[in-house]
Amino acid sequence: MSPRMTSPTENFIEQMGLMTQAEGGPRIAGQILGYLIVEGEPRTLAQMTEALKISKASASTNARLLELKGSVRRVSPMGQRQDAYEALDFPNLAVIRALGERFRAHADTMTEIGAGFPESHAGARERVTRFAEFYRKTADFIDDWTAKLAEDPDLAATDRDDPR
Amino acid sequence: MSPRMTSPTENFIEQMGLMTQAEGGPRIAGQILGYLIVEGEPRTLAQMTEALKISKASASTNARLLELKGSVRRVSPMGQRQDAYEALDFPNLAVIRALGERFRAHADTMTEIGAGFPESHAGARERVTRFAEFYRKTADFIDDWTAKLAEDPDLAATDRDDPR
DNA sequence: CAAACTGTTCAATCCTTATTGAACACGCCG
DNA sequence: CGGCGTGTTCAATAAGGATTGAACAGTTTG
Repeated sequence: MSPRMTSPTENFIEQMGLMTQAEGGPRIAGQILGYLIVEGEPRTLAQMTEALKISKASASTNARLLELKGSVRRVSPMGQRQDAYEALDFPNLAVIRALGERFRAHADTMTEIGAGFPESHAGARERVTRFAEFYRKTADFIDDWTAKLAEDPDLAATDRDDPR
Repeated sequence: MSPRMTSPTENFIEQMGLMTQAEGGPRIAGQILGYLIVEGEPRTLAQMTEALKISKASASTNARLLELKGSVRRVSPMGQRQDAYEALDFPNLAVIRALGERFRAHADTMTEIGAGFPESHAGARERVTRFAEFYRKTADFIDDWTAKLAEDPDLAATDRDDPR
């Protein structure tokens, strides 16, 4: 029975894939991000396909997706023909930012719909509006958080003297 | 060309479904929640199947899912044979709470994996750990927010004199 | 007790999205 | 120019979940 020993690296990459999937994204995107985090230096698409056993198409598509979401950046040193990608310092910051934006969008549409309820449905309008405001406030809150992180990245790092 | 006039109610319910789907949940769960928010009072499974044109199975399953997630509560007044559900005051509070819990779970697994990296991969370990800590801090932040909301629900309501 | 009613479970179906293989486009090199 | 290396696009396939219909279990009613 094949020992199926999984190294920390393999384990991390696998979990990154599952986690990303749990959050509604493509599994492979998470795996690529995990791979880049472990490696710590730029890696080419070819290296990804090799390391993760995925198709060229997936590597290309998902790497660009990560770049779009802001978790990863494309680098291309002179004299290097292949595209390479590397993980940003705080790849998950982008995820949180996107979350806030999504919530704000939800708040906007809900607010608009709420305003459409006629006086005869004042109760429903009230409840819908309240619902929308909740999302807006949460979006504001998340924005504060990401802004704080952006200006003081150490907040997100492990700190020895927890200043709680 | 059928006028396809959509009332605010229909529109709201539809958008709730799409929004929920966008967040990775079942569309019907969102629709049910939307329906209950608009109605403002308990509604039975039969009423849901009728109003939303969904199967009995979906109504049952998704209503219980919402209950489990804490967006909705089951009520059964005496002399009432059917189960009924009603939306809680701040249904989306549960969503945010769940988000925080999920992030904390992510943080835990990542931290554990990070600890498994040997000294020879100190760099990778550092990066993985940092990644985990980011999620943990974010989870803490979200917990603070939900706690604040729980003790002072008006925060989530529309306020006329924005105390920003 | 039998019939009617209600909620749950579960296997089958449907739908959406992720993933892939193959064709394509572009640039470089000989 | 003609071939090679590389990244992207796109139609087709695969995979994963949501949704449903039908069977089931439990309760109430007459």
